[in-house]
Amino acid sequence: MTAVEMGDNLPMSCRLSVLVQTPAHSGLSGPLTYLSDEALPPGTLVRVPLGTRETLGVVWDTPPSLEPERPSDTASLYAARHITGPLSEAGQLPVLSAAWRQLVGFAARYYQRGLGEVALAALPPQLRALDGAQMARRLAKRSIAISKSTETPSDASVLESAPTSGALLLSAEQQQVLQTIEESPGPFLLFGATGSGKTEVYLQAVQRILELDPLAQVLVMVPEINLTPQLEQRFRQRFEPTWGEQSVVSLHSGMTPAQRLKAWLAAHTGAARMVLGTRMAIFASMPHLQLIVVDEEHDPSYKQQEGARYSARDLAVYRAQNEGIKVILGSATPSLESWHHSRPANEGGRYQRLHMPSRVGTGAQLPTVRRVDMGRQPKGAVISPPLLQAIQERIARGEQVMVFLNRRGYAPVLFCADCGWKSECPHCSAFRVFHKIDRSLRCHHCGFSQPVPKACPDCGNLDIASLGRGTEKIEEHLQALLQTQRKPNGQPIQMVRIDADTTKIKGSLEAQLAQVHDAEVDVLVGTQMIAKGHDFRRVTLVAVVNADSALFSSDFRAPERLFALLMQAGGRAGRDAAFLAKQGSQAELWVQTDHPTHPLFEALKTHDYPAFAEAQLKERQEAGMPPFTFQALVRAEARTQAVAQSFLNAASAAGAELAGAEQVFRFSAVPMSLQRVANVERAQMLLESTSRSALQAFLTAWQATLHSTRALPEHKGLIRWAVDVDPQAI
DNA sequence: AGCACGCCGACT
DNA sequence: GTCGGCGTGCTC
Repeated sequence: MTAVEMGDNLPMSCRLSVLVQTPAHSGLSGPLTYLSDEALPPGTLVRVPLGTRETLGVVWDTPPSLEPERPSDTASLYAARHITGPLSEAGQLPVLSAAWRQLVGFAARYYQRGLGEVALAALPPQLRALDGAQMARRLAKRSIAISKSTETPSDASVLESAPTSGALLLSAEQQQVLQTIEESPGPFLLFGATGSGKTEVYLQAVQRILELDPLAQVLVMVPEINLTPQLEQRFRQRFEPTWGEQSVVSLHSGMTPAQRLKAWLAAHTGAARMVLGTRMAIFASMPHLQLIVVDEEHDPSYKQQEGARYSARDLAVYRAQNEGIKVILGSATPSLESWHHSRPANEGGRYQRLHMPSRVGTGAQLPTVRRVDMGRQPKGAVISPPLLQAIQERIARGEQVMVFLNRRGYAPVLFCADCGWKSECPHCSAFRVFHKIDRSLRCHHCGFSQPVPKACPDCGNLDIASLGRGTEKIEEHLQALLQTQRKPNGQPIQMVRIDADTTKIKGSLEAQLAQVHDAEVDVLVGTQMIAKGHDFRRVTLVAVVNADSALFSSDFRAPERLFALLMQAGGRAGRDAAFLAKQGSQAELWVQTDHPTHPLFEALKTHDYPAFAEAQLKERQEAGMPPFTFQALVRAEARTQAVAQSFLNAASAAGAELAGAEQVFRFSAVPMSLQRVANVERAQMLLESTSRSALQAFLTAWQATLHSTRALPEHKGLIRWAVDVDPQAI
């Protein structure tokens, strides 16, 4: 069907549905209607006028009507404007595929955000800044580069050179797992102990896909930017000799806009065979995607914490299913959701669980877990005597020690013993943390920072004390305790602290860790930042100074996270079996706790994730919590707590008759655990249902109610609200 | 979200 | 007299 010829002399034009960046709060959440001389196919990138500015848009689905625009048409309140034009000439830039558009559509629907918001956020920001001419220049430059690079390995040579160099010999377990991945449809949950060789399984699974199909693309996701350089290195070493230098690209928020655009274009045009990235990479346009790998699938950073709060891991499963491809979720401590989904199929499981219990490499073993009962240690001890002794012994033998504490700064709060003054932040309902290094009181929530007062601001008492401890204090404390300690070569020991404060000052985490490698560091003190990824060959002892805060947290996911963190931290010890053997040493994970008999530590002692998961799932089922129920959270921000809460409660009451409402339990609004941040009051309301679809239906219908409730005069002071589907922390 | 328009304080 | 503060309101 072609555009209909008009009887009058208007230029021939048709209507296009176009997504633009429009916020969720405005009424404009759907596609806008524009006019165009040519009928551009869905997925075309276009430049469109919007208000006074020109912006990037994506042609979406079927135009609202193929009828040409009539000046008398009153169907729309607005007169449709004419698009500026496509971002690139036809054929120069492929359109965004139907599968990509379905992914965006699903994410917008499921996470209750505007289509335009999700679609435009899924594209590299730099794309918005390019006009047609700039785009043309860029594409021309690219096509030259590509034609050059693809000359080197012809398709024939690719097939002949397989198997690719560098592939490691697989254990029987790894071979079995790879074979299952090849033969079954998935999705797969690869449950593999730390050091069981999951990465090699990913590499070879990827390799098989790429060898099978000369166009095939693969997406590999990692939780944090910190982990990409290492993994990127490994993928490049393995694959670039065969598939060329363009074959592996990264995609994460640490890249410059120009780098991101380049990588995105490589993926979008099919030039990149592998995309390696953080959660944002789930939206990468990959026309020939054949496999998705989600490494450390349990990691909380897969959940976006602002804007559209999507779970990249869950979207990976959707995307794979929607595109008929395989997805591998890998972890040594899977999320309870994924673990539950991978129960036997006859019990309702939807994922296939693949188990790799053994560490690869001769003699490699999981660390011995030692619990220190802090109740039986000298009162107020920070590093207990037995732990200190163990640390000293390790250093004396030339081994390395890692000490974890999940709190940066020196002390979490200062207080005055005379009048009870505490270092509260004037803008937030939180204490400001004492940072001894620059003698500042810093709010970790709004950033407000002041010099430490010389005397109590309330009563003038000169004796202000610090309460609790952070990484700075532990570092100082350990320095003092180990002052006379010598390494085997007689030198004094070297200690390094790594946390958000030090990485901010001294550059990237990667650079600091490299320094640790070079500097013969003996003791590394840090937050969980150092628990992930990096291998220090000589680390044989890992200590967690205070593990208890998570045990009795109001957040029901705290134990799950603690267990994962402890397993991960423990995994840092004894990575090098040969070194352990040479030393005649044993890898150890030390945990200081007031509750040594807590079931979590019992399970940790035997590295028994399945037992821990079983117990947790039983508790969750009895308490009616995820994954047995489905949750959503509405958060509201306002000048006053009362307005934030009354808005939520009013919207809840007004939604009583909506679709799904009778199956969705709506709790009362409560202040958020951090009630005030930067002088804004925050409240939240939990919604719960045993039916995911009922919850979805309700949320979708409720959007309009939330909008109209907000418009009421009694909710004047409301700043914003947002829905968080499948919230991670409550 | 941007980016306008719109009505009140200190400066070339 | 203007430059500019950020409070409301609109964008096919």
